[in-house]
Amino acid sequence: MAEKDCKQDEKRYKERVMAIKDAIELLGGKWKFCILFNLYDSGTMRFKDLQKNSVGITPKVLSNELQELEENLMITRTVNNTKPVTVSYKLTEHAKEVEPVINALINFGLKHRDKIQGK
Amino acid sequence: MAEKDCKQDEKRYKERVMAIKDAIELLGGKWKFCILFNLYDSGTMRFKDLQKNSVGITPKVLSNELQELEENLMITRTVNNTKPVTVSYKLTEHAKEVEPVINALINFGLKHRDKIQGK
DNA sequence: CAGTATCCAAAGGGATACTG
DNA sequence: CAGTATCCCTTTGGATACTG
Repeated sequence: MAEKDCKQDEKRYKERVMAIKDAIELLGGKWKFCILFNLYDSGTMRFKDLQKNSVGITPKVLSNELQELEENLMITRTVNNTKPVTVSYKLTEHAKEVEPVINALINFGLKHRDKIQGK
Repeated sequence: MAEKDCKQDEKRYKERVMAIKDAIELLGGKWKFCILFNLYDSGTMRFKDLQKNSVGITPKVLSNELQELEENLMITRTVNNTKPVTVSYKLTEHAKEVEPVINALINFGLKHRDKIQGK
């Protein structure tokens, strides 16, 4: 019985390690959290605005990231019937699950900066 | 006045984008969250155990990650007076601030897996 | 505006073998 | 046990220029 408990614990443990790995595979890299934060904060954004707000990203890289996010069903891409053409990006419902991660990340980042500067 | 508000908003906004970037610079890559989760969960761990629990990491890579985490004051490394020598790693107080991030990440990872499998 | 094309450097990360 | 040493490949991401 104790052994069974142990194995169940181990199973739960591995599940969580795998969950982390899954999440990182989806959200990893230098820019994805930043992009998702922008969308989370503003609702809908266009390519240019995302580029401006992400501070430093080039169009090629932004384009890549957006495609990956779209493939993973984290954002939707809508072409607007304007002239010239504009494109809107927004989060899917599913992507809203990352909000807690982003908030936690911001929190950590702010505290960490204080820590470093406080020295 | 409205303009001032706007600029303050923008300042707060950029601060948060920077916080995300800082956090990612520290915690980015394929393995760091996984390692920190292990330590967060177990308190103290040795090199070998970290390697085993991180499923797939090679000693070279683990060694790198641990050094980076130590430099950034996220973990401490202690050489134990045993024979043969063992080494213990544990989180610093400061690193405990990442707990919410890790939990949020796990949560997202689990939900995402459900979503994908549910199709 | 919203990208794509091309080129390229650097970093990340893995395999394998070895050491104190 | 706790790493280091080598080698090497792939991915990431940046610069720059161009297009519908």
